[in-house]
Amino acid sequence: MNSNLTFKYGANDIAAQLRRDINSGILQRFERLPPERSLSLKFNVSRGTIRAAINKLETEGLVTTKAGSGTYISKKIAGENSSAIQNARPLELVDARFALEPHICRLAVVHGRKKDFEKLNNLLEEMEKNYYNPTIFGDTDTSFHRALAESTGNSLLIWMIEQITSVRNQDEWSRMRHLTLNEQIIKEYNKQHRRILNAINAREPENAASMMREHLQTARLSLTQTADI
Amino acid sequence: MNSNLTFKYGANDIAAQLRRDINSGILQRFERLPPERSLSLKFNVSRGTIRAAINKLETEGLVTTKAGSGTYISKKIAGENSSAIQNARPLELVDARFALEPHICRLAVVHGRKKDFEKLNNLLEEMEKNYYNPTIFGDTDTSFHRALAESTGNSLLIWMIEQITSVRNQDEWSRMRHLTLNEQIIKEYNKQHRRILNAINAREPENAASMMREHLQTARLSLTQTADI
DNA sequence: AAATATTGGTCCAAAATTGGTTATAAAGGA
DNA sequence: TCCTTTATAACCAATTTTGGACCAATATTT
Repeated sequence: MNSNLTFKYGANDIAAQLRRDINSGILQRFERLPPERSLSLKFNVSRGTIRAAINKLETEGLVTTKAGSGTYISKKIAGENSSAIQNARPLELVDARFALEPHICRLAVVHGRKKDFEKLNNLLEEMEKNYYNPTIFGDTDTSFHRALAESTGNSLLIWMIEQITSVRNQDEWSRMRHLTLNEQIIKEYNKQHRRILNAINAREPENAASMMREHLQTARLSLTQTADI
Repeated sequence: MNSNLTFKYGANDIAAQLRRDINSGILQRFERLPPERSLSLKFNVSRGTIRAAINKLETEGLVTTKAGSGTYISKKIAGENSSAIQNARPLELVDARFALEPHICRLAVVHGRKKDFEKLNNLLEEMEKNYYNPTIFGDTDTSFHRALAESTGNSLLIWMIEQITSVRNQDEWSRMRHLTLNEQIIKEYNKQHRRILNAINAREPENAASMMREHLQTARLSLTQTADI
């Protein structure tokens, strides 16, 4: 028949896909699932298969169907989403920052506005004043990296950095931060922050990214040296 | 009759859409909603359907209507509904991928296992077989980038890529994907995918990252050339 | 102040959409 | 071969949408 298509979704595959979309909140925005006939086109599968998949979800209590009206999402499985964030290991987190922040620096150079740079500078001065106070420094450091993300104007990146910093505010992280943050480390961080901001102000994207990598490298080192992670 | 790709919006769908726009602040600038007759044009739906949607919002207390004047936003529900993910613009998304995926390639070289690479290779072959089918290619492409993230073993990065790829599956994105994906583009993508995987197999992290950047550059270009974003 | 335009409110039967069901055939695996 | 799953098509019943016309309240223009 349609031997062109090498891939054929089964009812179970589609149920899994829909379940994932519901849990991740994609389909939640529309309270209603697309009609069965549309889904069968979208997945290139017969309507019967779609119905089988939806029946599975209905049995699980994930959706309810109403004849003549549609299939509605009744709930989403909680937890699923944030668990990855909550359970992140320190080194995973640093790796994620290694991915995000150097590029954020590049984008900051391109998209950042004067007001953003002034804010960054203020935060940096705040940190430099509080080199002896790990708590204040830590909070301001969080704000600094957040402000850096904000200067890109990219809501997605801002959101990701928010997720990461939200983890950093958790209890076990606060403890670890106090272990790693001594005056010497803080002063080193401040130097690096300053270099980053200078590079951004000088409109040197690659240089800024490089400085950020160096900064993260230091952070990673002080992590691995402090505790077994 | 109806388009293959989309389905006709119902009152529930439109209510959800308006609710989202109100909560996210898009419509907040105008304290008043557009006239029912305008909305019916915009959503390509009869005025009665629009009225049904607005009635829902009125019952929820989100808006109040005043005959002869208009429909006014009375309050907005904070937070929750307005995820950055939901409202991400295509170019923001590409920028986020520019941040994440090159570094994911580096980490894949370091942490990836044989099984991961085999999976990547299978997915790639699947894509190469389906260069003429945008739907299957698109789905498999999503799986490929997801598998790439999984090969790093970093749960945080996996989660972030999942968030991003889940956005790509939304309706409006499906439309755009069909606009950008023609045979020529797909073949180009496949070449780039192959180069990426080769570099990873050869254990060349910087090369892999570089190939990924090139890939994303192409994707960004085909986006900006296709539509006004 | 008056005339005009715009907006929400109402009504209703025909038409379209949607989930539910059944029957038949084809494909693939044990 | 037998069994399960899927594909296709047609029809049913529940529900929603449509399109039009007209009214009343408000806003805008003259």
